[in-house]
Amino acid sequence: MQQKKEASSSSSFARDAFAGQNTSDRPPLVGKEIQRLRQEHQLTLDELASKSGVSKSILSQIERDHSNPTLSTIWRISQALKQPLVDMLSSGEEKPRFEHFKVNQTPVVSSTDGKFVLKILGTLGTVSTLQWYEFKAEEGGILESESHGSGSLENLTLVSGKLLVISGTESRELISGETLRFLTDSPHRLESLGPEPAHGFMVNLLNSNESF
Amino acid sequence: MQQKKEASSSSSFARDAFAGQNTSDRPPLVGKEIQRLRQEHQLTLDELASKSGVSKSILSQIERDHSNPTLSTIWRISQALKQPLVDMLSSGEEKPRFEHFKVNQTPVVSSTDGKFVLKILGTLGTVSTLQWYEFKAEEGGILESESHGSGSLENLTLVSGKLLVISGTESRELISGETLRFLTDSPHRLESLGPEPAHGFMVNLLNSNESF
DNA sequence: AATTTGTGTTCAAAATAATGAACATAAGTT
DNA sequence: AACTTATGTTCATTATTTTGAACACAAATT
Repeated sequence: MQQKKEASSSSSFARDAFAGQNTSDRPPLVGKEIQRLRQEHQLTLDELASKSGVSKSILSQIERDHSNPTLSTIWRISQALKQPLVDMLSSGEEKPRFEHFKVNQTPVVSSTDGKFVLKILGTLGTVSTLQWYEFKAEEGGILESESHGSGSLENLTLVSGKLLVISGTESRELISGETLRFLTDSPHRLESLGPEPAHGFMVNLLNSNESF
Repeated sequence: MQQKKEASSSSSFARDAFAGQNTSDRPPLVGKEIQRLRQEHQLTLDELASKSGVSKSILSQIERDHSNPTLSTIWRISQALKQPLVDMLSSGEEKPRFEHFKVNQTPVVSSTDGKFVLKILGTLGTVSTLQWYEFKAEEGGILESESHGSGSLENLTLVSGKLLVISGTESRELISGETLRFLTDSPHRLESLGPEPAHGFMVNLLNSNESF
């Protein structure tokens, strides 16, 4: 009788209220992403239901954003799909785009004592979700940075010299030819240990999820 | 009467079942993190309740992990605390802080004649939308590449040497210290002009549009 | 064409998350 | 000490998610 009158009995969630796109004033709509992942894994609702322990009926509703899932429900689904929970939630967000083709004239930043020099080679996106640099630091040169926001990653490759990296409470020593990738969601610090100047390359991935 | 018998009437969530730490077989426990953030913002439960629109009673239970919050509830809390939703969820999870690639662990690709050597320093994402390299090429070394797909960009920075870049019908000559950004939606070619070896970095942004 | 099988949707009932008011406790005032 | 504030917890009720079974629909099989 009521084939088209979806969600007739229960939940009035999302139906009209959440009709629009998820900009940043509504909870993320995970439905489409979950459906995409399920289909990618070649699973039917029944199969995902038994894998995840979540009933197929609620799966159906969640995929169509007719339900407001519980944390544990989302988590069980993410486990079954072998997808980090966090990724499913941020999937609907705007990804970095390729818009700016301008060549910028390599601005240079250096520490107050001039011992640590950063050449900004490139940035991507209006919010600068990606930046890369070349750096040169003579012995004792130090670069101190605040947190770049949670989820941010710094990737260092040392071409020559020796570099001490401290992030949070941990630290590592990098030698020529090595690459280090670390989280920069807390203040961190680079120090050239010398004796020869440290020279390398740095790629920073900033967290692009602003609204979540 | 029942001061100590918490959650007497409702929810039997988490109490015994979820007693342990969140390793990776349980949904993330967001309670402590939410509490930490609330206190960091100097807010009382009442204040956070009115800011977020979530009742203070459920806030109290969530902070103690006595409730299994709804996606929209977590989201409203995250908004009020100006904290990306994803961060609140991943806070309890142990993330590897450092990834340290030793010299011999860095993958290397070289041209058939061995004159052009590419060290793959990093990639981002399962689809590899971003890759960066260090390259060294002695005089005459050539790197030929097919199109990386429309919208893809290559960013070259030359540390030393001289490099000829040909993309489509155009070409440029790069000298030490210069940076070049160009489209790689057609076959392209790098050639070290010598006499000293070309040394530099390359950042590739691949277009992730899957629509074909 | 009728049957079976596979897949997703909807229904009524059960489970539980969310709410607002009442309560407990501690700290500060008079 | 008694009174007031401030803060967090618990209670009873309401609202909503979740479940399992029944249902609709389409595709494949007999």
